[in-house]
Order: sequence, then C-alpha cells, then structure tokens
Amino acid sequence: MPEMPDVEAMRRYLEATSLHQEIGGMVFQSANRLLGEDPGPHPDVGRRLKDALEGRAFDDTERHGKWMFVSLKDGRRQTLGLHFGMAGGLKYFRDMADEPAYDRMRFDFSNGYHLAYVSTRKLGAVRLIEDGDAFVERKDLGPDALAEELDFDAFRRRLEGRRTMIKALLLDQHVLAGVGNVYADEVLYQAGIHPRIKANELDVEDVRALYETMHEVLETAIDKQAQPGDLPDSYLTAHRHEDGVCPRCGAALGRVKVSSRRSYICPKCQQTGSR
DNA sequence: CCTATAGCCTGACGGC
DNA sequence: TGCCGTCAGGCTATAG
Repeated sequence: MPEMPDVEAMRRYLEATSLHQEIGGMVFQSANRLLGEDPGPHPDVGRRLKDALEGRAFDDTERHGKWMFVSLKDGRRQTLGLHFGMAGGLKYFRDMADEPAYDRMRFDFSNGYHLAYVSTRKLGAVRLIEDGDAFVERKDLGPDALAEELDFDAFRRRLEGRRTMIKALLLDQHVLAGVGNVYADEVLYQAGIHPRIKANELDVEDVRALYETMHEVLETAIDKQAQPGDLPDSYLTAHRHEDGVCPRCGAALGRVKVSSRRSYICPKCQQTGSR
C-alpha cells in the first residue's frame, strides 16, 4: 500500500495527531530488522532511538517520495526517517486494547495516547538521521514526483536517452521518487502508454502526456487520501485483479511483467508502444 | 547502461 | 483441515 499518496496521507495523519506531545516512552516489538543503520547494522539502535527521542516531541514533518521525515527541533537537530515498505502505516490510539497488530515501534505520549508504526512484513525502515535533505542526497533519490523543481523539462531530461522500459524508470526511485507499482500502472493507463515501451521511443507529446497524467493521478490520489475506493470510476486501480476489465472500454485487462513486477494494462487503450 | 533474479519477511489465497 | 506453492502497492545486491 505505501506509495507516495499513501505516505502523504500518513504524514498528514501524524501531523494532525502527534506533534508537540512529549514522548514519554518507546516500545520496540520484533523490530530489529527495521532499525538497521546505513550502512551496516548497529548493535543497539533501539537504545539509541530511545536516548534520542524520549522526553522530546515531534515538531514537524516532511515527505520525499515514499520516505517520511519527522523532526525534533529543540536543541539537537535530529530527524526520524520512516519508510513503510510493502505493507504498513501509522495508528494513533488511546486504549491499549486498540493497539494494532504488527505494531513494531510504539510511541507512548505523556498525554496517554500512543502512536504505532505498523509493519507487517518488516520490509520498511526506521532511521535516526540529521535531516531529510542530507538523507535524500546520500541515498541519491530523484526529485519527488510532485516537486516543483521537477517541471516538465526536468522530467523530460531525466528520461532522455534511456533505453529502459518506461515503467521501470517510473519505478526507479533514483529517477524520481514516490511512484510505486500500482500508481505507475495507473499513470501509464491514463496516459495510454504501454509499460514496456522504451523511454527513448516516446515522442515529446507522449512524455508530456505522461508528465501531466502523473500529476493528475498523484494529486487526485492524495486528495482522496489514497483510498482506492474513492478514486474516480475511470481509474484502473480498482480493477487490477485476475478477471479485471478496462473501466473505459470493457476489454479484459492484460498482465505483463516489467522489472519483475506485475503490470496490469488495457491492451486496447494502451497502444503507444504496444507494437 | 540495462535486465533479470534472489533475498529480505509475513500473511492471504487457491489447489489438492 | 493441513500442506504447498504463489503472490503481494519495496528495495538492494549481484550476475550476465
């Protein structure tokens, strides 16, 4: 679930619930794999996180692609970096009876509420860093898919000359950050572009359509708080299953592999690059 | 530079 | 019901 629109929804959720409250305590549950350091593992990251965060409060949030950054600004400049992997999220609650399953890292606020970082498969990551910008730089992430600096020209240049399949490029977080498997399919579907066409075989009009569609799709999804059921009827996302049908033309959806990930396509509506 | 694959984890689902 | 294989909205390392 967590692609950029989902992470953006979670960021707003954290912002609305958990800022400026003293972190009275932290609890880790089967979280070792999530707490690794870059680079290499650290013997007691949990201890270090507690030392760094307990007694302080979250102050601000940012997001870059699928990464969420939560900063604590009193005195030391420190930031918590959160990635949610394939399945995970946040939950704010009061009664421990409402603690969600797979709660791997819990913040116990002094006001009696709790914030859970949930990760079913432990494929996410928790990092204690100085600030988001430096982290993004170090990881060599591309610009956020909706960043202003990624205007059409910058987008075009990032795809220029690449002989990689267009969907693989959209998924590559070094090219641009935030698009995952589901939204890559959605964007390509809405733009009428086949996922396996090579980027250097798209003409400028295709690239422009792709850029504009990407904005439209991501902005719409954020607006709907990334709830798949609330997306427009014309969207592909709700139909990505075994016997799904194109919401536009009714054709049976096709399935292809790109970058070892499953792609759903409408063979009729995504002709650009299909032959 | 490009593609494919395995591995990290765990749960859900289908087939036998 | 139990067991097995496959798949899943991510990412990295590695090999060719």
